[in-house]
Amino acid sequence: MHLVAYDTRRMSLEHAILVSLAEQPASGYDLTRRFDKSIGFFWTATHQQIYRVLARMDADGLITGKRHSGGGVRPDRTVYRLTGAGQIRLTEWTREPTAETTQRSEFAVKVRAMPFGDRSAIVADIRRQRAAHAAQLDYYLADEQRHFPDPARLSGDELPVWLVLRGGIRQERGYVEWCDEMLAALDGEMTTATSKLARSTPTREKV
Amino acid sequence: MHLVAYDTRRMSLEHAILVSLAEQPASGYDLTRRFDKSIGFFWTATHQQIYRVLARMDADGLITGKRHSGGGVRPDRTVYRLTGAGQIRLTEWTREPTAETTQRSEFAVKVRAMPFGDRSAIVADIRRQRAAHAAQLDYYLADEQRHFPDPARLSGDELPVWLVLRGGIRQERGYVEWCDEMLAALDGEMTTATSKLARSTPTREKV
DNA sequence: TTTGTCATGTAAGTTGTTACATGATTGG
DNA sequence: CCAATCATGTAACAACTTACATGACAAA
Repeated sequence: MHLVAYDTRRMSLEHAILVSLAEQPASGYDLTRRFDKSIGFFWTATHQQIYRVLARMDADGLITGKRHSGGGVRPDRTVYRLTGAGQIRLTEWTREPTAETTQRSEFAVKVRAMPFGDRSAIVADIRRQRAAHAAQLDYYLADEQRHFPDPARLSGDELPVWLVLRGGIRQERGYVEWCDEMLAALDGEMTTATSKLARSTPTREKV
Repeated sequence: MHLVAYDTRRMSLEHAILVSLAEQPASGYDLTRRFDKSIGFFWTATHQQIYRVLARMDADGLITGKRHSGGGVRPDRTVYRLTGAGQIRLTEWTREPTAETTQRSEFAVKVRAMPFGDRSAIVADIRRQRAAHAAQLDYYLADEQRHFPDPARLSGDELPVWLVLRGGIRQERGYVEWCDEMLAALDGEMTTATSKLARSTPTREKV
């Protein structure tokens, strides 16, 4: 137990794990998969990081692990759940105002590098970014269709999940539109002619 | 000189510094102030980080520093500029496709924590976030008015700066709208009665 | 007199990434 | 047989943050 005064400004992965375990107890492996989707769209983590933080949270008494035998068939797994202290910690955290953090964007820095680098390569990169974010937007929209067909009637537990998804949808849509704006401006600048406007319909569907 | 094969997947601060020094030579202190605004809206760094990376880049031959005496009045300062190798490195980097990175959002995680924490505190936090992002949006819009009154006639050097600013404007506007959507949904859920709709017009905003 | 700006740094810690490792089982 | 999945870990490093330090000068 190393209970120096709890610093709320860090340990965001710990908070994400607290939320995820509050939703449903899980093993490190389970959490790793959750961080590949769902909550992972807003906070990523590798399994190495997750196991390290789980060990610390266990030592701090925020969670408890229970070993489940794999029955000889599968490897043993340790399923963690929140302790009372963990629930308190989670509630306390929700009472803290969230710090403003700059959204770092290497891509934005690269766009600014245009006068000093390879212009056409950067334009190609913008198209690549657009495609990737359009795909992610499609994914989110399909997810919304499947899980939240009637947003007006969501329960208190479901509503926040939907709202976060809405944020993802807005973000991806904004990103795609930004790319289109850049391509239009750069196209217009290069050709001076009719701008072949990038199609604004997302390309990929499904899942 | 530690010239192991250059790993393009990291060292984003190095790239941001390359861009900033390409725009204009600067001391560590100058860069620190630039990272408080302008390029700093898309990549932040503290002075400790900057001095450390400057030292490494100098050792790697990407930049050279020239000591300027403060004339007894001010402290000496070391002004850095790109070397030929630095310019090449910068150009090479612009040829790399930018990796997709998840935009981490502690705030989104906190919204999802609503069923397990202090609901009204989180609603207050949403309002706080909205205010902060509305203020940032105002700042960007004012910046656009001042520096880019006629976007149609931008030079090749100015255009990318404006495009990045456009991205910032879109992002902040999207964030504000998302907060409004959440507040409307949560308001409606709590009162069941006439929803006192959160004003969907940004408060201090022109345009 | 105290605060703020200029200008640069050291030290120590936390967080995040990458590479590597183990060992069993299931599906093609 | 080979690849993928399940499940957990160690080691090393890179990136980022926070605290602390120095010393001059200018303005309140």
